[in-house]
Parts: sequence; C-alpha cells; structure tokens
Amino acid sequence: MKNSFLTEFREREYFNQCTNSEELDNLMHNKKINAYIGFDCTAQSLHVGSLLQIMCLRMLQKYGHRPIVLLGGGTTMIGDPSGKEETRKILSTKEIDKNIKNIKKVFDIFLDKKNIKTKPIFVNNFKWLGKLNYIKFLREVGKHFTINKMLGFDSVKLRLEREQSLSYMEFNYMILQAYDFLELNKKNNCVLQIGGSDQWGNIVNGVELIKRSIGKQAFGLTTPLITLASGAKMGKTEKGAVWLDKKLLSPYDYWQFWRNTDDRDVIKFLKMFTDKEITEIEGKKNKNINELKILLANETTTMLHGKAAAKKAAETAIKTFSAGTFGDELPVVYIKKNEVDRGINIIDIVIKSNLLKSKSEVRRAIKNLGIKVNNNTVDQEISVITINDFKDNILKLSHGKKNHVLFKIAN
RNA sequence: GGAGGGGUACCAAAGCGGUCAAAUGGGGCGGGCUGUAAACCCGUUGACUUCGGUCUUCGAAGGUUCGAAUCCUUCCCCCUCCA
Repeated sequence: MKNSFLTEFREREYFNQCTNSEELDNLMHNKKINAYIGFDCTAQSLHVGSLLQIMCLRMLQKYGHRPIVLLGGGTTMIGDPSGKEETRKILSTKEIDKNIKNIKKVFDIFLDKKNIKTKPIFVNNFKWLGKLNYIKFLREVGKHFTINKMLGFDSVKLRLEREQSLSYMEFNYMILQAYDFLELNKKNNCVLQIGGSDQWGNIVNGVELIKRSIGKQAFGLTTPLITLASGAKMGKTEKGAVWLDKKLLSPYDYWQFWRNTDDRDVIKFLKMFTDKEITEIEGKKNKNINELKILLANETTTMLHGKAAAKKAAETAIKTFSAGTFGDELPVVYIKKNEVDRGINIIDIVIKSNLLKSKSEVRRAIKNLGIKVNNNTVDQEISVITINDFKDNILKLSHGKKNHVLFKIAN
C-alpha cells in the first residue's frame, strides 16, 4: 500500500473490486492520472445513490488526479440494463439535455474547479456515440466482443434467467460503455474507470477493449453497493428519492435524512460521506450516537447546501424536536385571511398542507391520533381551525413526529 | 407451429358465483416504548361521504346471471414443455 489514494479508498470502505489493484496503486503513486465515472441522466438530478461516486471524484482531486465526469447523453438514450429488471422508458434527447444541464450543477458544487491540475473535465458521450457509423463500429469494436462472453455477464444473464425480455438495443449497452472508455483513453488519456459494483461487467469490457484494440493497459475500480443495516437499499425514504438538489429536496429534509441514519450505519457513513479524517472518526466511535448523527448531518448538508443552510437546518431540528416550537426551515404554506375567518375544517387544512393526499388518509390519521395542531393532538375530524389557533400569525400542523408544515396568514 | 399453466391492490400470494374493497405475509403510514435509532407491541393501509351508504378496482373488451375477481367468448401479455 504505497499510494494514499487507494489506501484511503479502502479505508473509507469505497473498495469493492479492482482489475489490478497493485499496478493501479503503482501507477497512481508515480504519476497523476485521469479517471472517469459515468452518470446516468435519466432523472432530472442525482440522488444520494450517486453520492459515493461523487465522493470518489473528490478523492481523486484530493490526491492530485483529474476526474472526468461523463454525462451519458448517448448511453442514456439506450438505457443500462444492469440491475434493472425491466426496460427503461426511453427519453427524448430534449429531456436528456435538460437533465444533463441540471445534473452538472451537482458537480459544480462538489468538485473543485480552481486547481488547474485537477479541474474536472466534463464530457458527453453523445458527441461520439451520436455519429457512429454502424458498419465501421461493428468491424472495429464489435469484433472484439463475443456473444458467448456477453451472455455470461450478470446484467444479461439475470434478465435471461428470469425470462425477462432484453432488447437488442439494451444488449448493446455494454459495448457502448466499453467504447466510451476507449474513446476517453484515446482522447483524454483516461486510464481508470470507477463505478458501482453493478458496473463491473461494463467496466471490464472497456478495459479489455482498450487492451485488444490499441494494446494499452487501463484499469477498472468499483465501489460496493451500500446496503443499510436494515437491509434496505440506501437512499430511499418515504418521501421518495433523496435528491442532491434543493429544488427537489430541501436542505432541512436532506439534513433530516442523515440525522435519521440507523445507529449501526453512522460510523460507516461518516467515513464514506464526509471529509473528516479516518483517525478522527475512529476516535469518535464511543461518543454519544446522537451527537455523531448530528455531526454527520451537518457535514453532509454543509458539503451540498453550504454552511448557512446546514446551520439553519440544525437549528430548525432542535426547535422542532427538542424545544417543541418550530424553526423557519419548515415548509410554509400561506393561507388567506378570509378563509381563516370563515373557519377551515381540519381535514381541508391537512390536504392544503400536502402532508397527506386524500381525505380518507386524513380521517384515518386523525383516528390514529397522528395529526397535531400546535402540538395538540386532534381527536375529532370535525374540528375547525379558526383565527384563534394562529399564534403570531402562524399555525403548526403536524403529521406524525417528523412531518411539519407552518401555515401563515396572507392578506 | 403444437400442448399445458398463469395475469388479483405498492410487492408476494390466497380467493374460483352472493357473507369480496377482496384472506395472509412483506413494505408503507400512525400510535406506544425510546434517543428524531434498532427491536418489540398496537392500530391502519382504494376514493368520496350528511357515517346510512355511494362510486371505482382483480390483464382488456364483450356476454351469461337477480348477482361475477370467480362462468362463457374474443383479444393482449407472461411462463413451462414439445417442434
């Protein structure tokens, strides 16, 4: 273990597999390299599922290497079958372009652009995939792939074993990804591709393609699939994906996501998703678990949304959970004064708050004593909200312990 | 192309003429206990409701019947075996 990149990569539990870790270690020790990770652009932004990958890019920078961010405009048009049981929806180029634009913002936040030597390179594989000549491609790239082998890859095998259809289009995905790597190797001198463990097959194909077609050595490195102590996949909550975009998930909710980490995952997450030194984290092992969770939430939120937003989120959390009051990071809904004067039924105001979607759900929640107005449990579904329920123009409405909305009166 | 089996709610899976808005398990949500954790316990899990009911749902469309998730016809999709 000479090279600190791979050492830290292992220490932080990022390591899953490597095509040749010893040589990669040597290489990265002796010179600065260019390495790439590809990101899927099927959604309008990235969520925590991609955070580990982003952390890898940051670590490359930390050790003086240059990250290449591939936003797969071309491959997104095909859809990666890895880990998917069904064919994905096919997006239009317009949607994909829009997604790419928005996703790029995430990297602007996480990656350092000031240091010329490690400044990230952004590429879109549509640039080369979009103008491929089919016959030429088959002759130059296709000949290096055998169907026999391709059938053995998990992404293909699983689909076939489960007798789920796999279109020819998707079947080609791995070849395209391999070609991406070749292209980046030629044009950007990229010698390493990092990805999630589900990308192993695709990555290995790229490494082999580079070797066969131009005789060069390249490397592949994968990160493990993060599973929670509870066994669930990381990143999903009741509210849906944990987006890395404040328009899709507020800093407060992002903070809450980390604050609610399972005890057993806290140390691991501190290692994976914060910049705190390993030794420092190890030293905290016996600290109060809730303080560690707050540390985790503060660190991760600061990294994404900035110090001020993290601080506000933390304060709001304290007020909401400890002090029994409320902080200003809670979602706010404005309500007209004359509506309040008329009196609003509790069911209607819950619907207005978006805490619950249907009146039946609200009735049920009330029956289960899950609705609170200003911390007082509502036990009657015929209760009416009036101006008297507003204190200083504000009313706090809660569903359960963690979901709160503030109503403010607007004229 | 031939012979069988199957498509049920978020998922898995029962039901096979009325008592079915549909058993059970998982997941979700709420409550309790706690620490905004885990485990455990309880409740709840189609929509609307004047709480009497009403409306929509068991692959799709038709039909039989007083009455269909259940029976019949056609169609679509999936699986198993044979060619």
